[in-house]
Amino acid sequence: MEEYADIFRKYLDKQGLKFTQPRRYILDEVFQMHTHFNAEELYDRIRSKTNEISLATVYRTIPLLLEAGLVQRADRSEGRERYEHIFGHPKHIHWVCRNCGALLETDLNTLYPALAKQAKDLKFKPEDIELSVKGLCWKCNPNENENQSDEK
Amino acid sequence: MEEYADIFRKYLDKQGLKFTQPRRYILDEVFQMHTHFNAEELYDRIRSKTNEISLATVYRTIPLLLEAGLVQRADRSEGRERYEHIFGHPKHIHWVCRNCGALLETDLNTLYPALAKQAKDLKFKPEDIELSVKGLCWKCNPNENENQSDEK
DNA sequence: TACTATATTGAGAATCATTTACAATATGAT
DNA sequence: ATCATATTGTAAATGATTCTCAATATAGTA
Repeated sequence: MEEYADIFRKYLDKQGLKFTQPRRYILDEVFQMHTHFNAEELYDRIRSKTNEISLATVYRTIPLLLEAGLVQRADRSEGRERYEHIFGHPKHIHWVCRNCGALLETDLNTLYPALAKQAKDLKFKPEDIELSVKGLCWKCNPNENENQSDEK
Repeated sequence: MEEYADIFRKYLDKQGLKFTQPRRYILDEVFQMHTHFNAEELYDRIRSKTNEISLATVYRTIPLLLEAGLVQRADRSEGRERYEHIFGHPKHIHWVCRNCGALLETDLNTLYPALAKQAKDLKFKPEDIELSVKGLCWKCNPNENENQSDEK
């Protein structure tokens, strides 16, 4: 069985909640997608496979997946919150180009040591890290030309 | 004159926009606040000083301040977007306790080297960094007791 | 397996932050 | 001072997200 289902089931149990059919559909779809998604996209994709789902339930389930640590908020796009699954998908840094919208992802690991030290100093127990860098990707960056027409 | 006003004015000029009275009020208030704020809080604070402002204008001006690099999105709280001014306020890491809501801030500097290296590899020109860590602060962390009643 | 207490669901209505339309006004350049 | 254009306030519109409620599904227990 999928490990993520196991995690979700355990989370639900602990909260006295039930692992229902709609929640299964949502969970599976979330882990079949490897892109960012918003509530309605998720709903549409499930809807194309079955009728046993409603948008309200999708909205109700997302917070559970967040709490269970299976999904994280990715960003906000066109007025909608977007998410991505986490499990089996190590934390990464988002690099977003403000010009062409390109989205790159890199590993967060090299930053852990420095972060861990700060966490220790603060006596803070980290559970979730969100790091995004906005700027210009190599295509949109007037390369090496530091001092002119750097128009917005 | 305040440097931030200068920056805003230049930004507006470049875009063919005007530095109006309401925009001045908004700009000044943003830099008088040293906490996170949402659109309505900002509006209320300005409103307590003058009537020459409307909520719509606040909403219309925030994107300009973001574009001008004077303000950055901080987080989303109670269904509202929250922002903070940037200028003269070095980038920092947000540590948010998921239990009591405490918000700590630390310096981002120690992470720069690792980030800069990745940026170089990607040929990405960073302009804006947003790093937030969610977890438990020392008050809410059942210290050193890893395996019991870790109730939500 | 049937029963039961309780959590969950779908549908649609309700919320409420954010945007927008539009007529009146302010701004900056000439 | 004049002008072309950007901006504003007001009120209405939009649209994502949440909530209400009656009907249903779930998991534990007998």
